[in-house]
Amino acid sequence: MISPPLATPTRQVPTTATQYADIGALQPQRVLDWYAGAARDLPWRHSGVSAWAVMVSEVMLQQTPVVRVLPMWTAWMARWPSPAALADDSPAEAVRAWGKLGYPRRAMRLHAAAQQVVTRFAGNVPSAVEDLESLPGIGAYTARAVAAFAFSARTPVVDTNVGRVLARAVHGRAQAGPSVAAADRAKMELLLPAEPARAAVFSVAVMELGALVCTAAAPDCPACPIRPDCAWQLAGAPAHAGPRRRSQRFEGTDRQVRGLLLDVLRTTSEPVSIGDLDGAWADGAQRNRALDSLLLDGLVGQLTDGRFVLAGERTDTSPAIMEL
DNA sequence: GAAGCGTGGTC
DNA sequence: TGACCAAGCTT
Repeated sequence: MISPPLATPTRQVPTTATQYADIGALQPQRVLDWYAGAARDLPWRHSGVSAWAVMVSEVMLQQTPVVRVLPMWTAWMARWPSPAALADDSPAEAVRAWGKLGYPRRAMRLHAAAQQVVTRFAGNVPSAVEDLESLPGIGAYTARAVAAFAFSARTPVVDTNVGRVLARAVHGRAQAGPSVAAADRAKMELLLPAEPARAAVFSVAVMELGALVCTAAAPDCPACPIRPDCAWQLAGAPAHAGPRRRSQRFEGTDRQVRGLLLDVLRTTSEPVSIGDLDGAWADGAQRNRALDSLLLDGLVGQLTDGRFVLAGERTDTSPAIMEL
């Protein structure tokens, strides 16, 4: 198959063979034009949204679909419009308000991050990637996402969507390989438009392309703006060649038991006895193991009378929480 | 680098 | 229907 001659006069002139391959496959202008017409209207993308609001959205979106984040983000922004507001509340309330978003350690770390923003950065979410990465629960992706989307920093933002788009469009492979984020960031850096604000939009546009069109299971290639240049398409859309990813089971794991135990503690404002947790899971040994891990993670605290509460719960009628 | 960490939707 | 998947982080 021969790709058609390029009609766009704006194509950048590559200076090396490597750049030629990258630029040829993923032209920023085409992705930007597509994004202008296809982007979802998500509230954290609105102009004037605070860096804190962007940061909360990014943490909530870690491994969690947009449709489930939307109502939680709205509620969090109404209740805790600033890092100081969250820091002034208890970690237990953060975990409780996290509801069933999943990975509740994110709520605890977000609360800890808010406290550090207050103590280390005068209550202002920092704009430097290095400072952002120093906060609990903020890793390589989230730090760059906040820097780019809240502060218009010209920095490559690579998530699972971008990784998959690069794997297909640039490398001609069906899936992204494991642990290639650093290499993908280097590739994206070559592609970023020179103007920082435009670079940030390009990043979110590639993410959106991966989320809406270049999806994992069933990509909608006819709707793709870069289909004519996609290396995977030009190679005939070969199936994934490597080893199959280990699928993560959930039923019967400690993970499930932790979730059930936490659900009990989240639903009540009263301290809970070990007997009240018996009903959450029949296997006592596994229940105790899960409970221990929750205590170790700091998600659950134990009162001096032996009962359990969400960590950091403010219980003025109860004995002080024991330090683990 | 692999494993652990929630929850629910999809095909 | 069960395997896969969803804007990762930490150890």
